[in-house]
Amino acid sequence: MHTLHLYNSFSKKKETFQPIHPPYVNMYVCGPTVYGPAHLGHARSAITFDILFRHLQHSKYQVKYIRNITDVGHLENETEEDKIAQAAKKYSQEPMALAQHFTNSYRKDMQDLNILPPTIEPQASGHITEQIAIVQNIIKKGYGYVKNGSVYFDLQKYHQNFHYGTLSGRILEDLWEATRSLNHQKEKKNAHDFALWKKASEKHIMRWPSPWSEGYPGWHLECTAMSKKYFGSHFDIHGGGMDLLFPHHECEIAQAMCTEQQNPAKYWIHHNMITVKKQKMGKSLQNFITIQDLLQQHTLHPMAIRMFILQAHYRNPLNFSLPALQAAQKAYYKLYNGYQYLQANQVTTPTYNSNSYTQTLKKKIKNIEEKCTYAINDDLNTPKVIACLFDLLKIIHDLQKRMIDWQSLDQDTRICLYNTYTHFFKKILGLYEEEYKEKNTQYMMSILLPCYIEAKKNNNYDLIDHIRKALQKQNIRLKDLKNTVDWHYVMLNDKI
RNA sequence: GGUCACGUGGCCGAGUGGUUAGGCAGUGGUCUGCAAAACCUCUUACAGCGGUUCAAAUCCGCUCGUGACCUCCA
Repeated sequence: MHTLHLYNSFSKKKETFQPIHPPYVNMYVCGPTVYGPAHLGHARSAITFDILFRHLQHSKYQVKYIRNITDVGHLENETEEDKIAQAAKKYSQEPMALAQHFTNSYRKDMQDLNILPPTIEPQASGHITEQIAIVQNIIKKGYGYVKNGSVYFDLQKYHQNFHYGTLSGRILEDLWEATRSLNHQKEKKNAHDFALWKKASEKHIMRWPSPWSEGYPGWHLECTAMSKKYFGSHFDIHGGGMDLLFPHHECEIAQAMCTEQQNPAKYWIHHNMITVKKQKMGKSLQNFITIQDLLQQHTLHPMAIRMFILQAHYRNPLNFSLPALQAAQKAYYKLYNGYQYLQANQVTTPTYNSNSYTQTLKKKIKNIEEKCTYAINDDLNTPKVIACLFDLLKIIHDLQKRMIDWQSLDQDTRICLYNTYTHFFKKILGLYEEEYKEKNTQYMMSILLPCYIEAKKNNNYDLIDHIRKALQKQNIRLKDLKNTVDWHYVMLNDKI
């Protein structure tokens, strides 16, 4: 697979990725509803599409990536109350202040996880006009009806002319049969009709004027409005969690089909859920763990979270446990130390040594590089990429131990090793620490290491132990090798 | 109840007709002032029962088990 293949939830097949208008790629991903702190599930979504974003960019595509912020219109089903408004009451804050607060914290969390910011991050509340225009269009086409100032989507009528349920594999007739008789919803013609516009009750704060009432837009509308505004009626990728597949994305398709006569996205990409004790992590079960909890209470390195998520394929469920995250953290430090070693040992002078051993090694490295490319192109198989990185790490360890002489390698081999490792570890998987920390540490070590080596020469064990202990406090451990001394990072809570 | 997934070694998790996934943990060794790291070594699994095949963990069927969606969730 030298080109990207992605599993398309719409066709339920792995497909060759071909942009509509190469080299441009437009990708729209459903972002969070900002009424609480981001948890591990949000991290999975953001990381999954971050990998896709990075890989597309490195595949020479010009990518526009939109990830929206839902700050209005997402209703609690039972109470029919806006999620933001309800949370605002709980925290005694104004809804928009609350939305802003959690938008900020979401961005900070994503930054901690080294997730690239999307090209555009639009907010639903900033696109009310566009949403109203779409409702008008849907009514004009005959698929929306007004009832007491609210507007609903007429699914039955839609289903007669288009087919509803292709994405989710639902059969509308079955849905009707399965529908419960509870009906606090007396305005709808059919239980599965969904709201396009809701009239605000007297006490409802979040409200905008519209041709039908003072009110607020339905949840499914924002993505349709914002994707159309920035991408037009047909774009390359639409992503989100599997839990959004139905009804959210199904409804988006319905809205687009009846107004634009086409499926909005060419590729529908859905990632699976994080589970806790095999059950979905989510707000309703109250079994979620926030990103800040993991970083602060459990003193995890942010990259441990990234590693944990990337060690599983995005379309499979991933079970959360602290030991699993800690294992991922150890694995991350190992890979990071390999990266750090390559950074410190970049070769600037060309050498032309070439023997049969180097040739074999070069072949081996090239082979791993190909495997990495194949894996990432094969529907973003990040676990396999990580496995390959560990294969490269083995080679790096050999170099480090001078079992393979670094100088005996020709430049091409070294560059290949460096480039492959750096490309996948840092650029594609996005696993790395902040540059400034890296540089500071390297500077400090360049001063300290000679002192340490000198002390070793003189068998000055007191000084040796002193340096070791001092560095341990900075999470750095020294490695005495046969002919030299090296250093590496250790876990924050590791014992000496 | 309907629709759809999935069941891999102590744990986490790839793979998918014949060839070592990988990580964590553990075993024994090499190295070492002591360590650590690294290296080598060992523990070699695919829910159960049938079937197809020269060959199945991988395809098909059944059984059991788990989960997701069907209502808000990334």
